[in-house]
Amino acid sequence: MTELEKKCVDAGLKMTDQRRAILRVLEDSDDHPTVETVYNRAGAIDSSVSIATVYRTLGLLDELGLVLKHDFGNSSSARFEVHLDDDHHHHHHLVDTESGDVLEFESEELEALVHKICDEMGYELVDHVFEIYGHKKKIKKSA
Amino acid sequence: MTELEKKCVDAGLKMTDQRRAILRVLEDSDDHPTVETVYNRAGAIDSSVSIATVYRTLGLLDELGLVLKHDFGNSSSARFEVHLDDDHHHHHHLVDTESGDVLEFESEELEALVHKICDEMGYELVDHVFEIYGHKKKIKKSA
DNA sequence: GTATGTGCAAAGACTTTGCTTTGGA
DNA sequence: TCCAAAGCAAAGTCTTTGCACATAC
Repeated sequence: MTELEKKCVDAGLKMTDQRRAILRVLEDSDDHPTVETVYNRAGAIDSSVSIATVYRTLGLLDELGLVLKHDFGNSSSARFEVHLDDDHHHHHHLVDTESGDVLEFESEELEALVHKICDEMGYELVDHVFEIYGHKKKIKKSA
Repeated sequence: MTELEKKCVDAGLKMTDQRRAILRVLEDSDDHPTVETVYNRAGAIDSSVSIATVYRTLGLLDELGLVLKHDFGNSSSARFEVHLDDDHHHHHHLVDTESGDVLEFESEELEALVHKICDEMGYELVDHVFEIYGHKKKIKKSA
């Protein structure tokens, strides 16, 4: 049983074939798939998985904090990634505006700055979102 | 003629009563209104404004870079703010998770950090999104 | 006068939900 | 056994669009 499966069972969820397929897809994906993509990949494992179950399962996982849900600009549909350790929470995303790829990065400096800004404004930090949009540097030919 | 109106005319847009009402609402709002809110406020000025025109006008303004469109978490609908100067581009938002209010802030440090991170990853910066979610600090009674 | 803009209602995209059947523990 | 979970299709929410009429320039 994978770690994600175990956490689901611990949370009281019944382990169905459909859920197992969806969890496996999530664990095997490092590309922040959309619901549609999870649905397609899970369908390849177990063709009985319906899109409604994918939505419902991702919703549950989100509530349990076992996945992170993102709404990157230029895309109307939500994207997901597994979120097992709280340590891993503090990463952010660079979206390649040309390929659509999503890269992850971390920055201690950034985390410190977020806390500082929030504190200075008199607020307690609940969460923060940080997304960079860019494209790969082109090599410039020298003149 | 307001600055926003002028920029629209300069861009070749015809100035209709409906657009004037919508532009005025945007100029008078500092609370990042949703489409629905802009529609309601514009309707109070000119009851002939339809929601379709609000969507179309905000879409045009967005393309022209005259408004900024945001998708804050926990809210399914987009929110807008006027964006006249590029200087004003580099502000970010703190969303009060209790009241829903949106506060703006700027940080030179943050902008520098964004550039540094992007550069180190080998990317050219196109845009970035930074949102803080938090709630007002509560005064703690001393023990 | 003519192309652009508008309202209305229908259609789209994504997501949620009611109901009946299936199946895990 | 019994309640959670699944499939299916309908409904919901936000947004876009086709079409006929209106209007700015």
